[in-house]
Amino acid sequence: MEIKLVIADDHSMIREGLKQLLELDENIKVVAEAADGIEAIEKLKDYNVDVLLLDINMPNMNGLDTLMNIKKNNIDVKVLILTIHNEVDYLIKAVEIGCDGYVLKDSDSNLLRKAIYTVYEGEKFIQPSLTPVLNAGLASKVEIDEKLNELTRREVEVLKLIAEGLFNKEIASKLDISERTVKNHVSNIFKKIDVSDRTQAAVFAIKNNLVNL
Amino acid sequence: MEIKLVIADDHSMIREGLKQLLELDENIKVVAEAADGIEAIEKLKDYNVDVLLLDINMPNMNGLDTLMNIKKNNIDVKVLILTIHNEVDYLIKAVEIGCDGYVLKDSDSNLLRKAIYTVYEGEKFIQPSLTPVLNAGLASKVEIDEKLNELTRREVEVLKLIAEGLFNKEIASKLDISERTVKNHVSNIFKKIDVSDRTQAAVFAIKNNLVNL
DNA sequence: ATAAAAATAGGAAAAATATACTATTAATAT
DNA sequence: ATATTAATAGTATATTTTTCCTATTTTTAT
Repeated sequence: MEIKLVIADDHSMIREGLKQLLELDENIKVVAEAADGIEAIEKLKDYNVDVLLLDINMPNMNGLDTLMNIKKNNIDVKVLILTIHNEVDYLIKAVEIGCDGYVLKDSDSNLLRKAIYTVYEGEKFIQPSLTPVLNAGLASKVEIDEKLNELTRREVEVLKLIAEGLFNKEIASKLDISERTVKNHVSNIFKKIDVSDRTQAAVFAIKNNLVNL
Repeated sequence: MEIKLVIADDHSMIREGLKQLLELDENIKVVAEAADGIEAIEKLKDYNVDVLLLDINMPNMNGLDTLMNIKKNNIDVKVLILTIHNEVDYLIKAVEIGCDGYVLKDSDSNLLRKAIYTVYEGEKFIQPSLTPVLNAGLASKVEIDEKLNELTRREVEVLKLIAEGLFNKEIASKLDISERTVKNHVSNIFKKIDVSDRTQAAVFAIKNNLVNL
């Protein structure tokens, strides 16, 4: 048995380290490396790859977009997400898109090897410590998503400007609409995301990455 | 020549990978590993260590606190920070405390080896791509620090509550003081941190980690 | 083409915020 | 001890925000 692996991670040091580490296992062969998602997909075309070890944070094309691309184009490869992010959001997204495995860099190399073997054999492997998080997280995640989805495009626009600390008057002039309209939007936003003033709204916006600090 | 190294990083996979990678160089010997700062300091006592490869994000005792501890106790070891954080804040703090080197995990293994050799020989090594950032960052950093230092203890308390979305009335009752007093604090805060309303103040507080989201 | 949703705008009133002062009492520092 | 800073509380006023309405026009979807 030889498992052909591609490692996609923008940190070359981590790529090299992982390669050294994994090739201690004689069944695993790292056939290529990639520093971003675009490179990763190229490598998948060039080689007959069994498992793609995919980091999430990468330039040009991140891991989740890469995964989506792979699924969309029906590329035949098992995708094992390997990331530092223990935030639920990423895990949920990755599972929704259809990754075969999800392992934290945090865990030891035995777990990683086990994950590689498991997905190679066609089964799913989610980091055991994360499965409860996955379930628990889904609830609140869905709740927030529902709130965000209720917001119209314009309302999101206004919310972002609130989070930048603009007055209603300033928002009005920026969007070239009446202050009355802004006030309406603001009130509607508050109701939809269930807050009682603009400061809480700003915090909500920041928390949910509507604005980059 | 043999450089005795300790690797401190909470991700065992990264520790193992780095060890495999660095020991390809016959001059480098990894004598111990540590999963947090406390372990790292123990290892420094147990072995005669030349260079400590120190990650920043670790449980129990993080890298910067560890570095501070090492300096305070005059432990004779070169400290090379190896982290993913390319945020200026960490770099500045690490340099201020007195690290010998600062390298991103992002960079390739040759740079890391060069850094290890350099600090081993008693010179400083800052990731070249970061030196302009270090200089540029210092200015705005100092500015923000000055603002934060102007704030009194009570004002910081009030600012945090603002960032949690509380009304003045709520802050007053929470701190058991008059609403008038809160208003005074609020106005003074605005002047000191140079914002014109509470939403901007909340954003400032979040940006500077006064509150955890 | 037509119904539904989104964006626009306004009236009116209550609530909260923000600014500019003065002033007294604690706490801290030299 | 004593000067300074921090924390407290107040008066007064202007501004902004927030809520509860109605209503028209524009977009979007079926």
